[in-house]
Amino acid sequence: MAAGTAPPSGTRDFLPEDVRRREYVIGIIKRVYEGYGYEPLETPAFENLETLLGKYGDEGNKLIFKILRRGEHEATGQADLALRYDLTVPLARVVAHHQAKLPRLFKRYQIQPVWRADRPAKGRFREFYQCDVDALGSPSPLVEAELCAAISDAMVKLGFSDFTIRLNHRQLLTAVLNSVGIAEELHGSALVAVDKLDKIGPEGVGVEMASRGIAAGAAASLLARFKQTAEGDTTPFQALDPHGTAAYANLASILALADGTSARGRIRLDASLARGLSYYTGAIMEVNVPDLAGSLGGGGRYDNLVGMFSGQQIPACGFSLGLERILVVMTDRGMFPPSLATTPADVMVATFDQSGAPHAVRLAGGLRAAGLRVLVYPDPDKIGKQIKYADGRGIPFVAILGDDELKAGTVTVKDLKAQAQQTYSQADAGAAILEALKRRG
RNA sequence: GUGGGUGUAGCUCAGGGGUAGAGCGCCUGACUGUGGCUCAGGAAGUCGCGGGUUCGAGACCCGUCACCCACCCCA
Repeated sequence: MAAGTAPPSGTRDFLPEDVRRREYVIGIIKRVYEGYGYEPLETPAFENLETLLGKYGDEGNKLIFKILRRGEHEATGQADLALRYDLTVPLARVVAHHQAKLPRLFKRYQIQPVWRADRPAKGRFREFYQCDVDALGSPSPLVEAELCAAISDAMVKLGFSDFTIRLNHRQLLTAVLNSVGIAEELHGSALVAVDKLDKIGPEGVGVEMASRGIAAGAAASLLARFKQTAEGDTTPFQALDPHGTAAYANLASILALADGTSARGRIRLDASLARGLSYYTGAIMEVNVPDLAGSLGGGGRYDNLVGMFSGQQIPACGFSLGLERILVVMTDRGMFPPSLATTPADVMVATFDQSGAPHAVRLAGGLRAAGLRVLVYPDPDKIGKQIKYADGRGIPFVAILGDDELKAGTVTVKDLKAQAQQTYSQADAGAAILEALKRRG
């Protein structure tokens, strides 16, 4: 066994069947996004390191794939470039840079790979695709509502019926933490613990908070508030500081607007949702399905990010679906349509010896012109072996060009499934095969 | 980063100190212009890598690497 043929850990080769599945999912998502007026954008695989540093939080900084300086500076081991870590920060850079060329309200989608120096696990890779949608230039809660609607549409079109979109707000979270007396510098720690509420339960979160130095009293009253909200009681959100009150009102607007969209009934206010990225400033969202521990995607509002590049604040909000997370669940559940298990060609042209090759190539051209996908078998193998190859690939028809056919200007078309064959003039074969394919459906 | 599991033929895996195995796939033939079924034959492995124990190591011991699972964190 030759060593080292596997791709690097956390990356994958996509074989034809994989690519078809990926393109199927991407196609659905893209059409949904375009239905909301989002426009396509692509950005480079790598960015200047400074562009990315300091945008994702401490954890994120560590996971950035850095590219060493080249040339005479190589020996220093220093990095000046980095593979992009997400699609949001590059978007903010693009908007800051091309501001004059872009519309005041810029709605864009972007489906490209990103890289993280993470440890691979199920549904987690070091190279993976994100399917982002973002709207820049508007602070309106309508933006959040439509993002949730677009995500819901995409999920439904992919065949999901059991997803939920969790919704929370960074400033609401801050206000709640303040209200129970957790010091500002412990907010980050508290959020990490709170984020695990649905995973490890209130007792687990209590233990975790204690280990992070949060007073037992504050932890208890925080948990009590989350318990109330989980039961649908919104009183914990009433007596908050002005920021908290505004944040709660903002979420209420989003929910009200989303109620008139396909996201109706899918959104759940969840005060324990935290999310890792540090650039979020307002509403935060996450899509989940019950049978996957992590999320299928997430997003939120980041009104300060563009300003970090241009100095001019532009309100922005977006959502990102993780392509491989979706693929993992869809594969586990067998959600792909059977039509994806397709064949590379409708017909294969077989010949008996090298002298038949020019005729085979010419016949194939004619068949393609008739609208068929045609594979020409290139080697003068025994006819049985050629047919076996076609059958193994699921190619339904074999066009046989032997001495007899060449002499008569005909071609014998074998229908592998029907185990029948018929001879046509070379001019009529294409139409006959098309007809047979159509009959079959 | 922590804990556990697994590395043997292209693939899935058996073998737990004494000649390297099976199924599937692949190749050849029976069938010299016709696939699936059947039969006969064939190719294919430094048993992840390095060391150790032993007369003898896929097997036992130590180390190491890779992959998988669960944590951590995330899409």
